[in-house]
Amino acid sequence: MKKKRITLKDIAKELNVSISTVSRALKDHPDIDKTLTKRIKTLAQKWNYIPNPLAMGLLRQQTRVIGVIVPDLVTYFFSSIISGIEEELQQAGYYIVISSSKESMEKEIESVNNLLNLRIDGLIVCLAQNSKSTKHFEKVLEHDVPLVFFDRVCLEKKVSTVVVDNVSMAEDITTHFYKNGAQRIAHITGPKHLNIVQERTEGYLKGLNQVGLEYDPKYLIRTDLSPVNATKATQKLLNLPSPPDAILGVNDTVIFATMKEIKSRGLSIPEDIMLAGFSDEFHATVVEPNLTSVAHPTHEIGRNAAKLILEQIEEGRSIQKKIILNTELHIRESSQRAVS
Amino acid sequence: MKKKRITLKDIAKELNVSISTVSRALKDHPDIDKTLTKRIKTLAQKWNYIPNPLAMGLLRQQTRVIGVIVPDLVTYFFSSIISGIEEELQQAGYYIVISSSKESMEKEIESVNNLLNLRIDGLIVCLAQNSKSTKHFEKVLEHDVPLVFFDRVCLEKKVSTVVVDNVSMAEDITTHFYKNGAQRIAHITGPKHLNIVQERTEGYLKGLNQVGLEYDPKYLIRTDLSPVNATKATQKLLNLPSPPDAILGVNDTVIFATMKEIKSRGLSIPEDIMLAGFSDEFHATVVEPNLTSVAHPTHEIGRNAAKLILEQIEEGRSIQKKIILNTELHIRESSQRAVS
DNA sequence: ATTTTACCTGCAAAGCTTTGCACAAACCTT
DNA sequence: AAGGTTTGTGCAAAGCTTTGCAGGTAAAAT
Repeated sequence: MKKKRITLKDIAKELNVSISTVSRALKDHPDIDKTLTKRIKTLAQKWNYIPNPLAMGLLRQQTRVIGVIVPDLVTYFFSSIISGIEEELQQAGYYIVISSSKESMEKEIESVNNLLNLRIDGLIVCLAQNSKSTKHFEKVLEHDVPLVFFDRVCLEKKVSTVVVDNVSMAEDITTHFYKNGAQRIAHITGPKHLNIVQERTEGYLKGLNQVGLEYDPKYLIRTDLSPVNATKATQKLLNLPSPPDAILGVNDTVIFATMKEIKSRGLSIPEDIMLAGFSDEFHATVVEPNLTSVAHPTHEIGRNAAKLILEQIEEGRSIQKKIILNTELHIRESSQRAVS
Repeated sequence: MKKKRITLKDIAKELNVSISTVSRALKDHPDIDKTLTKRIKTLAQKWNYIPNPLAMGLLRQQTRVIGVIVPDLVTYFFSSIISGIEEELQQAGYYIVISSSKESMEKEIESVNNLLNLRIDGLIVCLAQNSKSTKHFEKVLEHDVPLVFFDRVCLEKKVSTVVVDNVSMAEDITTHFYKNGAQRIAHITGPKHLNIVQERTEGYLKGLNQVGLEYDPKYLIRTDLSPVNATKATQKLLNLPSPPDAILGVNDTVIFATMKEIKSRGLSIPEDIMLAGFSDEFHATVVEPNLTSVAHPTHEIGRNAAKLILEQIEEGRSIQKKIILNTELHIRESSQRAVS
């Protein structure tokens, strides 16, 4: 009953020719008799012959599998990027194996090793929140496995990356807040070692500077990227003698927690406090008020990361490129106040 | 510079023994001299030897790769299930290759073929919305590849499935609506051939019957699962001479579209119309009012599907099991009305 | 001293494909 | 008719691992 996968050998035996002849015929090798070629091809078609990818992989030392490691699978930002990666790679005949680091460096290291052992042809990664070491990625490089980072990156000198211009976007939001009447603009930020965190903080400071507001350390709160700690950070801000009248979150997840906390205190958005976040999670347009956010071109991030990997595989050498994608500031209710 | 992956051959050459000796030593074969075994193991450790999975796969005729096909990657429901699958399979030393059917049967067929060609060891699937044919899955069965469906299923006689009790949940919601004062309960449903759609509709009818409301075909609108058509369906309902005072959506995606449409008409929820959905998307608690919804144990669905696959692989024969997981009805603002 | 046993180790095949090289037959040239 | 081409086909190795079987040596038994 079980349908055996048919091999060159099967075809060869049936037609009383050698395996090599079959192999050549199937790729239209000129040496093989045209009539024989046709017969072989017909049978191969009929029996639905597909070369065994394991054998091919062994021969060519490649698997046509690309590894993808993301901090988590369930937020829209990442799943949508994965969707973009998948689209591009599937078209090129590659498969993707996904692994979630759950924001933990340990799991990330484990995933890298697993995937390396699987002999992936390339690796696309968004760093886990607490990934401070880069050793595991240097190992990837040593093995000459093409590597691409997106969003949260490291080893920028050696590795290709796909990012967005966090600095200018954070700056834009900050000035936007000011134009809408904010005077005490706060920023809930994340772990210092992440590039996206640094850049957004830098943009925030630039923005303050541009509109002539003085930077007040009280209004810059560092936390991790979890909702729980975002809530705590918000409480700290709201408990200040003069609480902020605008808060920029390091991402939307943080801002959703902030929003809940603000609402629970009976304060109103944007009247009392304006809000804006990063990454434009799907529910930015679902919450009330709708959230102002920087929309990342998630699908494009994924596709570009995939393209970079493909390029490196084809070129055979490791090219170092940095692709900066445009984001859009989606201004919605949470940050628009009628300025008197 | 490039670090070659080291093989048994390398170790054998270095130690001047044969490949087979190395292979045996590494699995503590009693035939091999203990001292030699130790030396071999030490070197293997030092050189970080990992068996080539391609060679192993070729030998054992298995890849340790499980395919997963979902209608889309970006909704919380699916990404969260994938997360559960990943957790369980990774632990068992399997890799997952994910493919999105984008709700299209054509893409689904393509994915099945691709994965089959990759020689996956098992396949986990949630049917695409318009998957009416089951031929491609029968092909999977013919090849003796373990197969598991979750949520949207078919071929139930032959294939293991992981589902939830849609009938009773739809019934519960319907009676819940009634208890909260609803008299004209509508249901926006989906494509007829999907089991989840049939079951939820059945539950809806049962519910009506139970509370003594008569079924009115005007209040049962069939559409696909897209937000666009959900909006249209809602419009139809609201334009009725006597519009419904409660709407049960076939899932949350549909209900979000419904909610927007209702709000845009200045009607209020739950006062004018009560709402409830299925699957408890993450933003059910983010929208205002919070949405009443049937919470699927997504993570558990994923883990159970993975376990079923693992079981079939280990048993070597195809077992047919049906796992029904418990759901919880999360009653929130959108369906609670003070009954006078 | 010779046979038996025990103890190690290696050969080779299988799993599947590609490809350089050799070989054979048929054709053409002179 | 003999040597040279052309044309078509197969052998075998490589890529890496596992494992049945054979073979070798040294120690034990007779």
